[in-house]
Amino acid sequence: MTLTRTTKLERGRGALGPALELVHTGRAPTRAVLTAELGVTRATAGAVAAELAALGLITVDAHPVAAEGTQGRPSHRLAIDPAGPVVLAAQVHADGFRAALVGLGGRIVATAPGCMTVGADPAHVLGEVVDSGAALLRETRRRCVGAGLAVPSAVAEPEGTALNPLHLAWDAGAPVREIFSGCLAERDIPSGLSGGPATGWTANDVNLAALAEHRHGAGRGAQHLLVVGTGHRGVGGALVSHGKLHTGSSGLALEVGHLTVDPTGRPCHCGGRGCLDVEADPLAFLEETGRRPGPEVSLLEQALELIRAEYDTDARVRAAAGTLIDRLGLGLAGLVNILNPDRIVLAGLHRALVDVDGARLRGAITERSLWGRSGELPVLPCSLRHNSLVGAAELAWQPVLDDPLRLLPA
Amino acid sequence: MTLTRTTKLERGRGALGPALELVHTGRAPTRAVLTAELGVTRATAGAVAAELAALGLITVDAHPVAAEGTQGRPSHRLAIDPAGPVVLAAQVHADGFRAALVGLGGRIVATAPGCMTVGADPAHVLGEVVDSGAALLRETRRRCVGAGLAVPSAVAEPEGTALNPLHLAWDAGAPVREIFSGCLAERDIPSGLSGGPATGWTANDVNLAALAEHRHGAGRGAQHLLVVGTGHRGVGGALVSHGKLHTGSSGLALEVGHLTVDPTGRPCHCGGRGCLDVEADPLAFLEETGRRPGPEVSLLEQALELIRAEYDTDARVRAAAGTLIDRLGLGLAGLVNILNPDRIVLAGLHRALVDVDGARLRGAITERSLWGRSGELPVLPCSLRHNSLVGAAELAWQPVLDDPLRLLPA
DNA sequence: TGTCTTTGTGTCGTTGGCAAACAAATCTGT
DNA sequence: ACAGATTTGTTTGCCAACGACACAAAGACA
Repeated sequence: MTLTRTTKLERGRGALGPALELVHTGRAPTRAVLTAELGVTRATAGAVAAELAALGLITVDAHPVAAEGTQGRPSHRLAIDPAGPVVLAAQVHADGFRAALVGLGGRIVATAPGCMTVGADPAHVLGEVVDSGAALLRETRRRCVGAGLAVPSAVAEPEGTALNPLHLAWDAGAPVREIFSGCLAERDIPSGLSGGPATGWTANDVNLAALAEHRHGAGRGAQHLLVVGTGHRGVGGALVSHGKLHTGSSGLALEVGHLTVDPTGRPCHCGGRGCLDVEADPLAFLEETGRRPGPEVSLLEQALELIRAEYDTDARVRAAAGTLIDRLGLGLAGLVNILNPDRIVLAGLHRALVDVDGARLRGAITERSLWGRSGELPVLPCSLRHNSLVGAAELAWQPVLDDPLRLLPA
Repeated sequence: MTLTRTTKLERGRGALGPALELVHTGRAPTRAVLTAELGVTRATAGAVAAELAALGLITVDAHPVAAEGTQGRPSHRLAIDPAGPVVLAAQVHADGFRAALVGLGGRIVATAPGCMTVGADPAHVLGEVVDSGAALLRETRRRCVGAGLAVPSAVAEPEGTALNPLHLAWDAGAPVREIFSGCLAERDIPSGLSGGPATGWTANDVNLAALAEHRHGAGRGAQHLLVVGTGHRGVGGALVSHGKLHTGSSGLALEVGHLTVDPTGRPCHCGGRGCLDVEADPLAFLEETGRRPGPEVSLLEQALELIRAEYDTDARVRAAAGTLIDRLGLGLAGLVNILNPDRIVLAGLHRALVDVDGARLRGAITERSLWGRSGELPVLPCSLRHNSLVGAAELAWQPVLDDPLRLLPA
C-alpha cells in the first residue's frame, strides 16, 4: 500500500503568490511579519516560506539574529535568493537601448547599454536588444524566466502595438510585442514557465516606471499613485491603483500630454494649443531659457545638465524652471481632480523641477485643485535609477508572482 | 458516537457571494449558467443555489421548462426572490428627496417622493427621509437589510462628509453619513446583518448612478465605464473600473466639473474660466437659448422640457444644444485620453443631448481624442429611471453580496 | 422505444488551511 | 545562574470546501 503522505511542502499553495509578492516588495522581512501580512497561521506561513525556498526564489536564514529591543525568539529573515532566477528586461529610447537581467526585488543583476542605428526598424533594434540580453545571460549563467520591454510609446492592448513611437522613427502601429516575442523565440530564450514559449511582455515606459516606483521606489505604499514624467520629448503619465496599473480598456489611459496648460501657448501636433506635451517637456524648457539645443546629447540630458549647473547662477534658467513648474502644476491639478491620487511621483525633467522648487509646484497644484486634501498630497521625485527597466522586469515577473508553481524546475 | 455529517448546505460557502452577484446582475438566469460562470462543478453550484434559496434571497423554480431549440434536460431557472429582503435607498436633490425600498436585481419595490424645506439642515432632511422610508417599510412589511443614500455632493472618504453640497444649502463638510446613520439608529431601522447597527452608506449621486448603470443599465458589461451627467446645477462624473467605483484615495475622483472647455468662457467659482460646470449644465443651456429660467421647477426639468418640446421647431434651441454638445465633447475627449473607457453613459441633461444629436457628440469626442479607437467607443444615454436611487441601494446591498452569510435569519 | 444530450445529485477522496499543544530561542528580573 | 515571560517555529489532528466520478433525471430526436 502506497502511503502518499501530505507533505508539508504541498500546503499553502494558495498563499504562495501573495507571499512571494510580499517578499518581492520588501514587505515581509521575516517569517513572523509574513504570517501577519498574509493573515494565516504560523504553520501555513512556515510551509509557504519553505516552498518558496524550495523553488529557489527566496532564502530563509538558518541562524536568526534578534533585533534590538525585542523579546522572544528571533524570527527567521526572509530574502530574495541572490542565486535565484532572473528576467531579461530592456528599455528602448530615442538614443539607444539598455538591456539588463533583473532579479526579484527589482535588483538589477547585470546591465549593458546599446546604441541604436538611426532609423532602424523595430525588428532590427529588438534583435540587437535580445542579443545583448542573451550575452548577459551567457556571461552570468543565470536562469531566465521571462522577458519584458519598455518602449517610449503608448502600447495598444491587447494587440501590443506601438501607437505613437514618434521618437524612434518606427511606424505607428508597429506590432512591438509580437516582434519582441519573435526575437526571443528565434534566439531560444526559454520562458522558464510551464505552458508555452517565452512571451515578450511589452508596455509603455512611463507606465512601467510607475509600476517600478510603486513596488520598489518612491511610490511604495500609495493606494493611488500618479506618475508623470518626460522622456526626451513629450510628457507621459501613469496611474497605479491598488497595486495595479490603470491601463484603461485598450492600454491608452493616462495619455496626459494633451492636457491644456496654456490656451494661448504653442501649437501642438494634436491640433490644439498649449498642450503639456509641448509646454512642459525638455525642448520647451530649453526654449524658455533661450538656449539653442545642441545635437550632441539628448534634449533631456541637456535640460538636466542646465538645471544642475546653472540653476543657482542664471536667473533665466530659474525663470524657465518656474514657468514649467507652473504649467506642470496646472496639468497635475487637473489630474488630481480627476484621479484623486494620494501620492504623485515625478520622473525625467519633472523630477529635476520638483527637486529645485518643490514648494512652488505643490502650491500650483493646491491652488487649482478642489476640496481635496491636496495640501497633504505628497509630490515626490522618483527614487529608482532605471525605473522603466525595473518596471519591464516587473511585467515579466508577474506570472511568477501570480503563481510561483508555474516555474519549471531549474 | 455523534455522527456530525457534512450536510449539503454547508458546501459552497466561498462561492456564495459571487453567485449572488451573478443572479443580482442578471448574468445567471439558470443553474447551468451559474455553474459555468462560477467555474465550479454542478454539485457545488447546486449547493450554492440551494443555500441562497434557503437564505430567502433567490428562488429556484421547481418545474423547469425547456428553452426552445435546446436538447437535454432543462435547467432550473434562478430568480431574485420577490418576497426577499429589501434595502432602504434614498436620494436627496435640490428640490426634495425620494425614498424607496429596493430589492436585489435593482428592482424598486416601493417609492415615495418628498419635499424639502428650503434651507433645512441635514439632520432635519435626513430625518424626514428615513421617516419616509420607515413608512414604506411598515406598509410593505418587508424585511430591511441595509440603507443607502445618494447626495449631490462629493463625499470625502473615509469620513463620509459632504464637501460641496452647494445646491442643498448645507454646510460644506457636513458629516452626512454620520447623520444618516444616526437617523437610522434613532428610528430603529435594523441592519439585518450580523455585526453592529445599521450603517447609512452614503455617496455621491453620480457615482451611484454609474454603479447602477453598470450593474443593471446601459453600462452592463463595460470594463471601464465613464458616466458623466448633470443634476440641476454643475456636472459630475464617475468611473466604474472592472466593476468597482473608482472613488480615488479620498472619494474625490472624477470631479470633472472643472475641466476647461472654453478658455474665454464664463468665470467659474473655482477661479478659472469656461469650466464644464458652468458651460455645460442646465443653466448654461437655458442661457444659450436666451430663455430666462423660471423659479417654478428645477433648471434641469426646464432644460429637458425645452429640448423635448422645442428642439424640432426652434433653431435657437438646436443651436444651444449644439454648443453644449461641442463643449461636452471637448470635456469627454479629455477624459477619454486620461481614462480610456470602453463605454460612456450620459445622464441628466447630457442624456437628452446625446438623444437629440449623438452623432455630433461622438464626432466631437473622436476629433479631440488621440490614437484610440474612439470611433468605436459607444456613447449611450443612461437607461435606468432612478439610477442614483438604485445605486444607493447597491451600496447597501454590497455587504450582502460580499458575504450572504452575514444576513441574520429573518 | 431507444439513443443522445444536458442537467441535477450522491459519494468519496483530496486539498488547503486552522487550532492547539508543544518545542525552541531569546529577554528580563532577581 | 536560573526562572518566568515572550515570541517564534513545528507537529499533529482535524475539517470545510471543494473536485472527480458515477449515476439518475428530463427532455429532444430518429
